[in-house]
Amino acid sequence: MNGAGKPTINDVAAAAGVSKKTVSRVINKSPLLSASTREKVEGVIRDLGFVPNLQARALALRRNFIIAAIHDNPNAQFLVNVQQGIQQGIAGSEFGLMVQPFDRSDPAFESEVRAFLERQRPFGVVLLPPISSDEAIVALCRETGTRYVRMGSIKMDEAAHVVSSNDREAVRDAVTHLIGKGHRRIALIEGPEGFTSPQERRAGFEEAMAQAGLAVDPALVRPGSYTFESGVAAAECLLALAAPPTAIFASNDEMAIGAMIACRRAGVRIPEDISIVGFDDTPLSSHVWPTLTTVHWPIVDMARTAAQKLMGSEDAAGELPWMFPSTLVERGSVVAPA
Amino acid sequence: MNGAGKPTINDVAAAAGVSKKTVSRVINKSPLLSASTREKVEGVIRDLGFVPNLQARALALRRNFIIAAIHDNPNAQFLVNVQQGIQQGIAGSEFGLMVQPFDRSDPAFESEVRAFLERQRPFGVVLLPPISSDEAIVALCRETGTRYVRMGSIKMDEAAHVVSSNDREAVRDAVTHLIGKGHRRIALIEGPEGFTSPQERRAGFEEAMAQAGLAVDPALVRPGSYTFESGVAAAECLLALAAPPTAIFASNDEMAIGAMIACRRAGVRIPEDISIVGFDDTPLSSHVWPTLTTVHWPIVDMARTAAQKLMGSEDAAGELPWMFPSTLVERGSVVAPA
DNA sequence: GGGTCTTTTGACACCGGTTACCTAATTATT
DNA sequence: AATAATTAGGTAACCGGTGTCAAAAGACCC
Repeated sequence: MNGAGKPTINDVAAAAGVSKKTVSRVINKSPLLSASTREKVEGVIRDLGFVPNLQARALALRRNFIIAAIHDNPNAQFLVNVQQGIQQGIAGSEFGLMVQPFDRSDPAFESEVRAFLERQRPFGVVLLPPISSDEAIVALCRETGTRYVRMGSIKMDEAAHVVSSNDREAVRDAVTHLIGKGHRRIALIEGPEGFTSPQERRAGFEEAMAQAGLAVDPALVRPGSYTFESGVAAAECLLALAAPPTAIFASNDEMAIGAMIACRRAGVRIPEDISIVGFDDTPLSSHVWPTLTTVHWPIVDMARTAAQKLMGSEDAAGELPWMFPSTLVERGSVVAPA
Repeated sequence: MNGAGKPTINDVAAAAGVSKKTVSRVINKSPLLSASTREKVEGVIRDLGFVPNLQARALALRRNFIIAAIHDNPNAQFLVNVQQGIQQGIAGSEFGLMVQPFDRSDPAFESEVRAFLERQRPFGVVLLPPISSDEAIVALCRETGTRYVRMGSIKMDEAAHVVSSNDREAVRDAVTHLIGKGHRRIALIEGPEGFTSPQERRAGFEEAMAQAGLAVDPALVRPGSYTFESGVAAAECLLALAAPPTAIFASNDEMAIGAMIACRRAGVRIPEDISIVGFDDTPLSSHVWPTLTTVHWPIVDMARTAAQKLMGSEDAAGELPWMFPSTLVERGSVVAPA
């Protein structure tokens, strides 16, 4: 023990009467060690309360033990779910989770990301949508030798680098569910333009309508931006139509709840007068009244797997699933039209 | 350049024709260097795109560049706000933010925290409530030599180790506001027992009532747990009373919104029949209808300052503010009683 | 009992920086 | 002009681990 401070590998080696390399072998569970030596060293490690210094290991191994989640300030619940999933994935390992937000609208966006990767040199990064579909950032990861996994709604890379959900099919199922209940005038509140997941959700909507032989009325497709306010605004437009819809599919829960509020303000009852379906299955969706029928988005599972893909070998990562099914959760906001 | 990989301090030294120590001095902005040497070395650093290896620095300096936020899975919005504040605080520095959740109900809680601190050895930790009031964890920080800042609602340590809000006064103001509007039968929905912030909020409620010479009717004080559901349940009880309250103060927004839902289900109009005040000023509070009058909780500012306290010297930390005022935000859920 | 093949272990350099200490050069002092 | 005081910069050891490679210790065989 070097006077004060934590014991180091040298202290352990001295106390156990072996070389530090041997202690290193014990730490790393090297197979070429006699059982007796291993036990002896393990005993000393326990007695001294030795914990290997990750910084030193990082330097020697030329890799650290940091998984970084890189995001563009998404919805709080989404971000927390991703963090929770990653934490589940790294639980029991030596890895730690670093979280780093960026502003994609900042002209320095790319150089900021580069600076982060070069400075912290995380072992791997989880790219949250919509950054996950930014090829420039992916190129940056490759260039800096950073392992990465992209979270998204379609497969946009090799399986080892992707975890995604089948939003399109899930939305198709959800809208088909509405059609099955007897709805014909079904509105869509879209997500922000230029991103993958809203596009997929829209495609699912259109596929369901087409499958049922229903035309998509352009008046019933309203833009949105995944925010509560945009849900309110979209629903207000829809309710003002001469022939308002009998059901609304909102591309996320937040907009769905915005739509619910707009309906309530307008005196339109849910679900009697209008059915509403959301997407995400945030806690909020079971907190509103009536509870929101929505599509469960398996973010936690996706994030957990993303972390596992980063920690394992490239081959192992390819073996892990990259597709996670989103499934409809029926609650109280959908009934047959009057 | 060692073949491949990033350039190291040795590469820079060789290219600039100086010793690595001189390069180190440039990196660390040491004052004892001639301007000409400095410029020469800086030029080489730029040309080579040299970025110092944080792992190596961490090892040599015996300290790393990680601020960890330690929490017990609080509300998503709160957690994200704290993260945002810390990110603001460390912006432009070499520090990174690591986020680590723990489960206080797990019997291994303390040893888990210890393992984290010993393994990652973060330079400093921000303790989120309610962990921030756990003296065992604080003791652990001291023992492991980890700098810490506690987020809370009262000063529970030296100024250098605390950022807090004056919940008590803010609640007193909020309830006095209700009284000023003419309310007399005011209900309180409490937060979970055994934590500091709910206690403070309750104290503020009682102080306001006492100042106005009003008695606190025990029937109008309902327990809660900061969750939406507990807000619903509490409000249901209150509305079922023979003499229901004309106003409700809920100890956080989530419960306030639960209470709003319960009122709506019961056919009680807000704010005509009952006024409601929350606490936190989450985005949600302006997303409901009517918008929620609530107390703004300056979490982002607190977290930013917490990070600054951790990064600076102990003395500098003591100079930074430790108290951040919570203030009432008047929105649409309060009017005079009928 | 000596030689050969394995298995176990250690010596030493190295990862990329920093600190402590020292030397050489420059400037100030007398 | 000689000496002291500053300043600029270099040398070598070290932070706490890991990789390489060779030596030491057993196991096995004749």
